[in-house]
Amino acid sequence: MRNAPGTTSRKRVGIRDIAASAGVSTATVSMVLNDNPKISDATRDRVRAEIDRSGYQPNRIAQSLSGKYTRVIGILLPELRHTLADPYFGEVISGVCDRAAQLGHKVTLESARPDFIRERKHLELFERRFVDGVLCIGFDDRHNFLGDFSAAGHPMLVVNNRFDGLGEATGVVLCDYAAGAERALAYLDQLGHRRVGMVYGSRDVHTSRLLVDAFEKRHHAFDPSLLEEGRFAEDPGQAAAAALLDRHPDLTALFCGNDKMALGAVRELTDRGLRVPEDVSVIGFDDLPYARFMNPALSTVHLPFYEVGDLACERLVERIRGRKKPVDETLPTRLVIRESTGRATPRRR
Amino acid sequence: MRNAPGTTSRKRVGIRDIAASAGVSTATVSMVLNDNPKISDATRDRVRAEIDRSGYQPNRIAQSLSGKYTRVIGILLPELRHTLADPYFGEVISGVCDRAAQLGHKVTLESARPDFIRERKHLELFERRFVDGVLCIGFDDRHNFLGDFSAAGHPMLVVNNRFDGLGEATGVVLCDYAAGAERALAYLDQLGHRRVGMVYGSRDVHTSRLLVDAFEKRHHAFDPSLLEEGRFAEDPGQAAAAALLDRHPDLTALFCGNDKMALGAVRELTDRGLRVPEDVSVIGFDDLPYARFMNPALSTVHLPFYEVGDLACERLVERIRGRKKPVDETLPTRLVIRESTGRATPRRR
DNA sequence: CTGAAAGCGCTTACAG
DNA sequence: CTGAAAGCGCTTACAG
Repeated sequence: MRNAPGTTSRKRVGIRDIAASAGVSTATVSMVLNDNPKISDATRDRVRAEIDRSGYQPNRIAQSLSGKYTRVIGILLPELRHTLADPYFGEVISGVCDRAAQLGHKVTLESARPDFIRERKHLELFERRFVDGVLCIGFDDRHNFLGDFSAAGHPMLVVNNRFDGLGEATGVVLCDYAAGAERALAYLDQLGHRRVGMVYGSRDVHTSRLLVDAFEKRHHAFDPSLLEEGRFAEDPGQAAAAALLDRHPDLTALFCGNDKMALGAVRELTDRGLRVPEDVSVIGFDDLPYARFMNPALSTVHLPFYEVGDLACERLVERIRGRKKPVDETLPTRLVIRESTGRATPRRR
Repeated sequence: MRNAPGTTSRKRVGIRDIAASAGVSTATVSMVLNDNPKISDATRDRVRAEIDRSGYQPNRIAQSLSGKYTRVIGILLPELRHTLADPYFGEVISGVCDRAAQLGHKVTLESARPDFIRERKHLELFERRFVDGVLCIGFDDRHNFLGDFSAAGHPMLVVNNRFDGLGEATGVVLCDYAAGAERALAYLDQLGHRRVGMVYGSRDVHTSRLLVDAFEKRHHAFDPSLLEEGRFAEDPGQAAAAALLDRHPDLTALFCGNDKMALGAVRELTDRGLRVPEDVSVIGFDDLPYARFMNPALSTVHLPFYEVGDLACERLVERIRGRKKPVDETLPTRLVIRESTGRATPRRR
């Protein structure tokens, strides 16, 4: 069989081809594609058969230009390099991607560096129609561009954090940091630890402050010298542990705001010839995949990062599709006891 | 000032608005936007001024529908969950994303699960115009769908691996695994280690076989019982180390195909009451961000993952734009000596 | 329930 | 060097 004059045989099959061979209009094919209930069963089946036979795939660029959605959601992170290499973000993003795929959405990664924001590229994401909505992960209170999204009416959700005054279009999905911290602290208490120091991440991050709050609440006459900032990373975490140990040689336990800082703390203790947990107990927060392979295996609080990403993605897509109800969900955490914590043995040096 | 009849004031500014207020045609505005050299300086400046004044942003969906490119590249990974949580992939992807942003491209993440491939979704990526090209990371020889891309003429690059018979449209960018392995083995030899065991990742991965080849080449009368598969992960790595130690109690060093398996090996040694490196030296491969915080800090071979991702992205975009020359580039590695390796001390148990 | 027509917002030959 | 026109491949009112 030859092609009709004017048609070349090597051209991709389009909606017009399907319409022609099914004997309907392109509008009808489009409606079949979009499961429009107005189409009769007979027509639908006939068109579907033709689509299957020809292997037709709608051009999603054309669909987006005519339609309302791009069907892509953006993940905004602060600087990718040492962010993506962090298992924490990896877990969240996996959850987002898997859910997005199920919902028929693509995911695009974006790093919000200072120049990115200065050039308003975060809003360009919407204005040039790159995305239908964004998920923001890993920012702190100084990232004040976050308010720009809801101000412009663009769907945005904050993952694993919370910010003030972000407006209606914004929502949050996060782990229950407060309960996790209380649980970890209660556990140390139960092991007999009365002299506990804390290495916290940052005062500019809401979830990090939640841990500090839980720590302070444990002590009636609170002593601020029991706290030291560890900036979420191994090296500053080690330095923080060192400062704490210098100030308080009688500490029997260290509560760390994340596993990385706990890793730094363990290293500092080891360097000082102190044994973990015989001399000092260390507990982390996050439960990174390799926490159980640390030496000693790290006791920590498990945070359901994958699930947080999954849920955040689901809620964002709902919002994109018109959901008005505010999103504010918290997922439970779990204490994981391994080798780095043990009964307190009072020391004095 | 009022709007012309028929225009609503709240409509986004489009190319027609710019054309009208600059007194030119939309074709001219489009050419200015695309830096077409045929436009005179005077016209260009006038149109640019109008664009700046109005804050006009071209709709990239419309640009893609009319134009040839989507300006998005896809990263294909085997199952996201424990892949993205792996710092190795995180580094590569950061490199890809940063370079893509510089080249004006967006990046989308895709996990090639069995059903994804079965439904031909990997080709749909191109056919429905989601991407202009893809980067494939983390696959092995059994993933035979990789040939589909070049068969269909779609730009694809393999990152940090190599496959046979993938055709012209395909290329590779990877680290120099062979040289890295030789360097590590020479170093162990230099420390006096004559009884060395190897925990390798998989026989289905080219780069992993490169390490095995280097290991076998070191021994004249090669003994296959000195090798054990560790599947790139901590637990099987630990099991592999255990098997090796059971068979050869006189081993003084373990060469591991990646840092995760080295972590498992260290754990096995510790569990057996053997000291690292006093009794047995352990060397890894990858240099993950936390390798230096392990206890003991891991000696390993540094692989430039970020740079590999960066270069792969650059080469892929060149290919998309028409580059014909085959891509096959290798990046140098570097031996990193830390605490887990030391001089050999012969044992017998 | 279905079709003819307009339109989404750009780019690309083609004239001039 | 620039403009008028067609076209990219869909979806969406609007009629009937």
